[in-house]
Amino acid sequence: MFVTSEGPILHADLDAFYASVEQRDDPRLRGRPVIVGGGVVLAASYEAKALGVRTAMGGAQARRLCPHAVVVPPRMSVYSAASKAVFEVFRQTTPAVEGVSIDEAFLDVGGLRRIAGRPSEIAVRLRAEVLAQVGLPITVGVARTKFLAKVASGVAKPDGLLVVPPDGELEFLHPLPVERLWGVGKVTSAKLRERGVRTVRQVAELPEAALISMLGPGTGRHLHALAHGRDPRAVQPGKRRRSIGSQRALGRRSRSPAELDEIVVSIVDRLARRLRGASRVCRTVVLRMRFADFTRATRSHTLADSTDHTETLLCAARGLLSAAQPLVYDRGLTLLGLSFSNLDSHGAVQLALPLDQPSRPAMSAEATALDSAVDALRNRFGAAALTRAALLSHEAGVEMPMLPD
DNA sequence: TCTGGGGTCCTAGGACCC
DNA sequence: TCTGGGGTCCTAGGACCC
Repeated sequence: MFVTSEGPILHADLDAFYASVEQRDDPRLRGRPVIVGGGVVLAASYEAKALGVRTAMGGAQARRLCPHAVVVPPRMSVYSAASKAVFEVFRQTTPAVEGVSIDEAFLDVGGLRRIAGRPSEIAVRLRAEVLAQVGLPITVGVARTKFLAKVASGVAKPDGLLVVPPDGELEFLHPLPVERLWGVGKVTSAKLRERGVRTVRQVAELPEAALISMLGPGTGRHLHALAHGRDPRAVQPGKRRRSIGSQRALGRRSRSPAELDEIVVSIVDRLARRLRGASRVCRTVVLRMRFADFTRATRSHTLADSTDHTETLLCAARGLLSAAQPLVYDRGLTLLGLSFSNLDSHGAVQLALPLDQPSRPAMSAEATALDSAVDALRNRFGAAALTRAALLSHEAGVEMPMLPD
């Protein structure tokens, strides 16, 4: 997928996405502080943010800061539908849309000038269309590069529009704190501040070699370029997911091997279904763990062939978990997750690919039939019932019977 | 305040190959 | 006996993002 980006680029970012969806769907929530999620804040409306509530904050602390907040449970499928509708509006604007996350995308509007007007006009229309068609506020940043467009939308939030003109880039960028640079998080920010570097201007004034010795070659070169307004990354409409994962927090209570196995079964089951739903296959299974002291560890296994078979993936996951048993019990497991990476296309999508792509793996017809049968059953009876049934049958050492067609 | 769930990319060492 | 240069793949960890 090659896109020559002439710029300008729009970065469109929905405001307090989950909370805005809740306010859209329930008029009583409008103008009030809204917190989505119970144990941990998944999203906070701007009314709640004004009182100090932040994403990922513990629920107890959030309620202390904001006792009058309305706390609502997340409705992921509604957010997902809203996201799809918003991306549809993006694609009505330009085919060159690169999704960043559920609520964020880059749009390359270079080449649209003749038919759609100036970038700022396109951005104004885009915001109006999202509001009219989906009912959600969205902020748009416009600039020559992805990075500047993203910084612009961040500065313009909420419900704003900011255009960074090509001749005003450094003027806009240099006064900002280093934390605005994409890729500067807690660790990098601390290293920079330790040396008195607080603004993007100060980063720009440092020689690249100094940044490299401070932060390593990768980050050093990256930040040096960004601080000078250089960002060659093009908008990539064809970008595909490189891994899928799922995890479960376990709390502090210690879990029996049987309980852990049940969690592994249900996660593998869900992920394998998502894999098949997306016509993808994976070759690497990664077990993710977090422990009572908040350290983490991963263990991975790469299969000889790509697959989307639940049984094959489950087998690999169980192998990883059993090899990690000493860690699990020494350090106290508090989170268990799996991710499938090394993704490949499979099925219909594969046919469109050139011949040098990895070929579709040989599939056992039996296993494929079993997985399809299970997917059908799940649609009828629900995932939880089925996972439970599979688990019981596994414990009892019997195979799940195949249903007649 | 004891901290979710979904991702991306980079680095570095070891195995293995030519 | 001492030993180059280059490449790929796998594993593990870490920083970062929303």
